[in-house]
Amino acid sequence: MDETASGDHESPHTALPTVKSGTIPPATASRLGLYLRELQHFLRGGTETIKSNSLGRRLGLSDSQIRRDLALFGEFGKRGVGYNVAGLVGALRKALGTDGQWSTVLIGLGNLGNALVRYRGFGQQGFVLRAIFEADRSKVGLNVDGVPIHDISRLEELLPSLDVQMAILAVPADQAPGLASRLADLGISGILNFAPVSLSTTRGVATVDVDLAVELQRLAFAVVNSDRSS
Amino acid sequence: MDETASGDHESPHTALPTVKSGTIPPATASRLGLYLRELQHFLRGGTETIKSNSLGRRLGLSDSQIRRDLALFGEFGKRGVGYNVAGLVGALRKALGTDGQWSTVLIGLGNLGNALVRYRGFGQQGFVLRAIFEADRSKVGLNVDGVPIHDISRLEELLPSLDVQMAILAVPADQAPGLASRLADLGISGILNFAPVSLSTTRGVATVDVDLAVELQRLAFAVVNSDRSS
DNA sequence: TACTGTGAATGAGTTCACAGCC
DNA sequence: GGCTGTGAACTCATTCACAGTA
Repeated sequence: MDETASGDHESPHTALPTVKSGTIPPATASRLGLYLRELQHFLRGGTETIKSNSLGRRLGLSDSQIRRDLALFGEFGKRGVGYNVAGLVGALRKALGTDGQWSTVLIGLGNLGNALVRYRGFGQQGFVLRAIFEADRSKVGLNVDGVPIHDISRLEELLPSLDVQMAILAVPADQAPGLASRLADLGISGILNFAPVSLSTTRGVATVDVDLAVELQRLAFAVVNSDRSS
Repeated sequence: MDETASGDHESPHTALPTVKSGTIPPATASRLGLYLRELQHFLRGGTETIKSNSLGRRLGLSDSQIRRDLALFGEFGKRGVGYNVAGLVGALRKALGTDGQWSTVLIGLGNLGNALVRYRGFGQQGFVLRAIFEADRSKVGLNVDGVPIHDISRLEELLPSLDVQMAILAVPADQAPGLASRLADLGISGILNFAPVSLSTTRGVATVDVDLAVELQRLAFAVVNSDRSS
């Protein structure tokens, strides 16, 4: 897996007990977003209940695994019937911390940064882009879809007043660790990193690394090691 | 984790035994790309050997885990010294199937597709983009960095002669499953999917799903659950 | 009847701790 | 001396199988 997390900043969200008891195991946590995505799909379609079996089939997971995971929120499943879709969507958003909104900045408006600004999926889950920081002076002062582009050198000057919790880093690998550390010093809570370098060692901030080349290598491995008996 | 794999097509690569004995466990396999990335970094810098400890620190992993993983290739580590960087790079590329080249097509030239075409990381790891397929007629006939853009309706007509093994899918969620199934029928071996839907259930092809919104939700979860004692 | 919830069993992955070798 | 390689212990995750309940 291509991600790690650590950090110590408080969020604007009140983390009331969404879970039956104790904490959510990491393996389950990494699947919550997938469950939420599928359940929102059913919610839009007007489906009121969903069975562990059909959810599992859509995601390529076993029904018992789905039940084990969802039982942590235990109150949305009815024996003989299935799970209440709307209730689970609410519980998952709360557990993930994506009830409410997160203010976000994008650092780096290259190819990938440009695509990310326009990506609709982020806004839909409550992530609001407040500003873009970029080194290329010819872009500074412009805006993308109404989001202003600032000079990266003004990060320390401007970030505090923007009141953001998350940063999306889409800069070259050699600049990523330095920027991550500046963002951590500014009190950012989380960084979604697309640079091909691990930021998990940055202190005081939660990080998730997404390396597109690594994902493609995983695919190559899966192809080379694919089992001829499927 | 946001990916799955399955499939049954042969690749152009000869999978000679790169590993000491048996197969590579999935958990280790998912880290090989990260190891390769870091080792290539040291190789470019002229470092000849690397210790499990320093590699671990760069990736946020324990030294014993690194040793366990790399011992599978057992012949590159020397006690008291460390691992031979160049040798390991070769072994990892072979194990991942990224020695040699993979011919690739991109399906969908929207925001994300555009960024992916220009992304340098793919070419560097031996993935060569042969063609782009897109539904928007105003783009068909043009090219991006010399790569031709074809009408998606001509997929069945044109793909066989392109001799590609991999497809990168960057289309809306509702179109992804249908396209995945067409690609599988055409004999594609692997699909890297960016649509927010699981393609792991597509038969006869290895798939890796990357859902950017899910990654951002993982980050939100990590922030909300970050331990105040770090 | 048809599903969920969950103890118990199994399996996978990680860490410990130290022997083995350079 | 300082590292790797690895048996053994441990922890975490998944699956099995069935009791419990709408």
